[in-house]
Amino acid sequence: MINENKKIELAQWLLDPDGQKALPKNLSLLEHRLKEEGLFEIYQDIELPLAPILDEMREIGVKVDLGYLEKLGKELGKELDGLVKEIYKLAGGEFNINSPKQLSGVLFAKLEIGSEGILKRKTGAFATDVETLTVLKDRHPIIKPILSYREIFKVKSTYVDPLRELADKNGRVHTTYVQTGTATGRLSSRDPNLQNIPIVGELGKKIRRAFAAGKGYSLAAFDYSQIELRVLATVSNDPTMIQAFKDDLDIHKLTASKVYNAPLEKVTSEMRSAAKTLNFGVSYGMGPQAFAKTSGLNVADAKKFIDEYYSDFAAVKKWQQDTIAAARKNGHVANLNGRKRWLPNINWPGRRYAAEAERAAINMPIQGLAADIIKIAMIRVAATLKKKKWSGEEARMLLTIHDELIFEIKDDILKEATPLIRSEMENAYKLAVPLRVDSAVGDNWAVI
DNA sequence: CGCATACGCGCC
DNA sequence: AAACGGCGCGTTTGCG
Repeated sequence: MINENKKIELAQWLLDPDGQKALPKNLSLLEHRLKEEGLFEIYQDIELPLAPILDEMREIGVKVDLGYLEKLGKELGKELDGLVKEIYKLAGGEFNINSPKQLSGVLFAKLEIGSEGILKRKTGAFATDVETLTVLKDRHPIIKPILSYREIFKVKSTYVDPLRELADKNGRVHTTYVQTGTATGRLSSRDPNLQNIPIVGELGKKIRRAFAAGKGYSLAAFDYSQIELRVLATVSNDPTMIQAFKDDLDIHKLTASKVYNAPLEKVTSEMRSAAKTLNFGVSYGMGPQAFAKTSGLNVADAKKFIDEYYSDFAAVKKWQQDTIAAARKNGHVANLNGRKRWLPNINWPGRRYAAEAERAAINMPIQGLAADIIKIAMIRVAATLKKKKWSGEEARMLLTIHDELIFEIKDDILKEATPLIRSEMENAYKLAVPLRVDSAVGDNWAVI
């Protein structure tokens, strides 16, 4: 079921998720070290039981509609052909649009589009990323077709073509979940990565539409609502945030009301949106610069809002400061389960690497506990499916995407299975606030 | 030719 | 120059 080498790999990863240290290769030595570090429980109760579940998910795979993908690929190919012709015409010649270096040359040297204020890359070429190109949109007619080309080429080359390539003869795709690939405790997914399938816009929908339930089955998605903020509320013990989740309030709206000093009923959608970015960014250690960029505020105002946020949620501020202080002292941080991340740069003499390590220090306990929670949920759900004798046939766990689980469930048990899965997820871990799971059912991934 | 790097970008 | 945490991957480019 799980061999010794796999156990060794898991133990070494738990002891050193960033791969910085020389570690024993002997399992009993490693297990002894796990006990010394307080890591044996997550090894025994989370990582070991999870491994065979991930293997089974790979074996089952997720069905993709190959006929549909072929048609979509052809459509996108035609659109690309048209865009390439248009771009060459506007550029006055052919070049490799996929080469940022060549593109930079065409835009800023050949076409002489003004480059004042445009960032330079370390190679000396001007940046050509979406953000830069968007600024240039009104300066030259070539920009819009380039942006369209970029978007479509990305989707075709990263998703449509590889999914067709990697599907088996039954049209199922078998991603590998990597259990030892991250520094925080999250899983990653590769060959193909099914944790970064597009979701935004029409094109996102078109890709997700390709992931379909088998005949007689439906896809069911279950996602944790704001799991990271609930973890933050718990670890920081912030009374305002805890009460908000206990009362099932709209947390972004509440934050907006606090930082704008406005009553709840006066919160506009713009205010809520800025507050959402703030809530989101705080667990990453976002500064005024980054907040200004993503919110459209100027840096001074952005700083005011961040300061206001921290005075409204003072316990969050304190927890972050305490966590950084502890990291400096110990050289590592740990989440509530004892999962650790070592931060060798936390005491770096300059700010360059120290600041980076500080942000990692305040994020890992959040991201890493959320990761533990969904792993525990997967173990519980797998046990429930087994007990109901549904595993492998009636109900299959297919995908895990950080705060979301996706299943393929036979239609005749859907009504019974859905509340069971939700309940296992919501009761997987006891936080200071309830865990909430939203769910949706459909024929394909675009509609759930 | 394979491999590493730079750049860019998809997701949570 | 960058300035926000965690990933995987496609293409280009330069190097051995």
